[in-house]
Amino acid sequence: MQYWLMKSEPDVYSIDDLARDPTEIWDGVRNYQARNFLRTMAVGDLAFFYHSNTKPPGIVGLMTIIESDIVDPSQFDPAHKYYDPKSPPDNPRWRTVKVGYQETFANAITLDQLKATFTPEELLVVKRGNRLSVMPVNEPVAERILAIARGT
DNA sequence: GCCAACGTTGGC
DNA sequence: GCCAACGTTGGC
Repeated sequence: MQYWLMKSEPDVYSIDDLARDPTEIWDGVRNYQARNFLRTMAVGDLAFFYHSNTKPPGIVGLMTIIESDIVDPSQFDPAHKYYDPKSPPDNPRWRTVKVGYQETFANAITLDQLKATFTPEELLVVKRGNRLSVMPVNEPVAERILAIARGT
């Protein structure tokens, strides 16, 4: 079982949206490094939901991976913001996962708190200039995040 | 294959 | 709104 961190701008898609409608295809990732991480996700993995481009940014909850390695349907929809006309239909460029809602943390952990707690080597999201929207989180770090989030 | 120009992310 | 970081594009 692997832990992950996945970013979303809450104005676009938030943990509340996922809580309301508790499964969702995580579409719109158009970065190869992030896609490669998505492709290695397995059913049962856990992912921290990170709110980006908001005040304050931070980790707000937890999701589970409920379906792995699925074709991102938005790449073939010309009306969609993430339409990719260069993606070959017989060999889709963009694959993703379906996530399921797990919990909204009693204590959201802001980026400031994360920076005060972890080094950039421990947790990539605190590294300055980091733009990756999907990244792995190692287990000891994930357990510390969970303890803070749950106040235990 | 190089690299300048450009676009996007995302914290501040 | 600014801008640092950095990925992508396209001319050569």
